[in-house]
This record gives sequence, C-alpha cells and structure tokens, in this order.
Amino acid sequence: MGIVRKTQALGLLLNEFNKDSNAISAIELVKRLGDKINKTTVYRLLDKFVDDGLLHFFLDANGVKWFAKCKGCSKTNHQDIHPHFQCTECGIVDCLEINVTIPDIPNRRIDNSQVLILGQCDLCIH
Amino acid sequence: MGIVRKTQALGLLLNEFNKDSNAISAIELVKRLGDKINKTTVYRLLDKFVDDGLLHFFLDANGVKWFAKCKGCSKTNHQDIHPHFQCTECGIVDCLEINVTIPDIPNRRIDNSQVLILGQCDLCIH
DNA sequence: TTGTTAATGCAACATTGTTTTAATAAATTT
DNA sequence: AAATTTATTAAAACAATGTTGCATTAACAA
Repeated sequence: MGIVRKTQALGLLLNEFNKDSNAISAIELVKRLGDKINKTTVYRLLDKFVDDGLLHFFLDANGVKWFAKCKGCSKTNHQDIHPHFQCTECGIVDCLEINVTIPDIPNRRIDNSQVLILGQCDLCIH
Repeated sequence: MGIVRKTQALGLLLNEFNKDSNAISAIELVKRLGDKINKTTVYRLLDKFVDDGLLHFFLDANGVKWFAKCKGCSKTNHQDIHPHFQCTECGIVDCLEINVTIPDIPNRRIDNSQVLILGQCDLCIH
C-alpha cells in the first residue's frame, strides 16, 4: 500500500532525494537518517514510494539496493526501464538516459531486463 | 588463491556443475551439499573456482548469487561477458549466448556491464 | 611413512534487511 | 477544540546470506 499520511519521517526521507539527484542506497539512507528515523521505517517508506511510482530501485554489483526518483511513473504504470551506472572509483550510482536494446531470444518470452554498467564517472576519469 | 589440492569436497561440488548445465545459486549448493560439505567450504571453493576461471558468478534480481561454468576462461583472462536469463515462473537461471551492445557514454569510461533478462523459459511459455 | 601446509569444520560474528507488537501521531469527526 | 480512528512509527527480535578466526584434518611431496 502506498502513502496515505504526510508524516515527518516522510518529509525527511523525500528531502534526501530532492537534494541529491543521484541514486541513494538503502544502507546510506539508514545511515544518514538513523538518528531521526528508525531503519524499519526507512525501509517501509522506501517500499511505499516505489508502490506510488515516486521511486524505483535496482541492485548494484554487490547486491546493494539503490533507489532513485522516477520520471513519469505512476502507481499503475511503473516503467522506467533504463540502465544504471556505478562508478567503481567514487561509488556514485545514477540512472542513464540511454536505451539498450535487448534482442529477441528464440523460445523465450522477455518481460524485463536490468542493465548495470560499471566504469568511471566524469569526475573520476583521468 | 586458486585450487591447489584435489579434495573430496572439490569433487562433490564440481559434480553439481557437471550434472546440471544451468547456473546454480550458492544457496542451492549449500542446501544440496549441506550434509556433506560445510557451508563455509562451499563458499570458499566457489571463490576459488572463480579465481581459476572455471566458474563465473552474477547476481539475480533478488541479489542472490549464482554460479555457472565458464567457457574459455582462464586464471588470467576472465572474460565471458554475456547476459543471464531468469525464468520468473520456474526460477531457472542460465547464460545466454547472445551479445548485447552497450553504447558509449559521453564523459564516462565503461569497464564492464551486467545484463539480467527476466521472462519465461521455453518450458514455461504457454 | 612422515612432515608440511592447504583445506576443512565449527562457532561466532557481520550485514542487510523483515516481522511483530505496542505506542504514537495524523487525519477525521464530533 | 476535543475525541476518535487508524495509519505510522519505534524497538526488539528474528531471518537470510555470507564471512572470519582458529583448531583439526587430510593431500601430497619428500
């Protein structure tokens, strides 16, 4: 179920996504907000934001869960399929506005695909 | 460090990959071999096989670690970059022999990419 | 056959969450 | 504005998936 009441915790959590346009990991959010919001609440709010189409999530190469703002998603239509990028030097993770084409595969039905690209971001290239 | 001694546990674990051509999750291997090999040993052997270029691993959409046999990898040259497929109905996971092209991204250096495709396998399509 | 040391098993620990339940605080009604 | 309803929260306990430290065992070379 999605968000019903505008609570203080909700405001604090959303604020993190407003001041930072990159993806943020659940772990990082629990760390940042740990003294103000219980971790259980952080995880539950994140799930609700995903339900509401405000955020989407994905896993990085270490199985860590990251969240980022959706663009043009809603509660019923949750499709922002795009690759995600992680800088192996500084660790930042973000959404890429590019399209990666997945070819058809004989005898299989493709429902979804997840692309994670690893490399160095603009600030870390030398 | 890779494999040095041919132990009993090693034989048992390798056998699982010989009788099953699909990927196998670490969790599944620990379950299957739990009464014969300690889980610590299972994990350690898997790491060694990866070091030796015998197996490669990847994470599925739930962050679960899967292992599969490499084709033509060695200790020094560990490149089998291919997409992996997971059937959302029966759960099987395997390696796809197709090529997914990742376009260049301005101002970033791409080192590696991981593609996970979700759908239904040949046996589960109806 | 023996000595060396890689490999193993066990227990304890670590990380990243999830579940349960009682208390709190938004929102609504009176 | 106070009372009521119930969504939300916090806290503690639990769960899944690994990892670490260390004493013991077993490959295998001499």
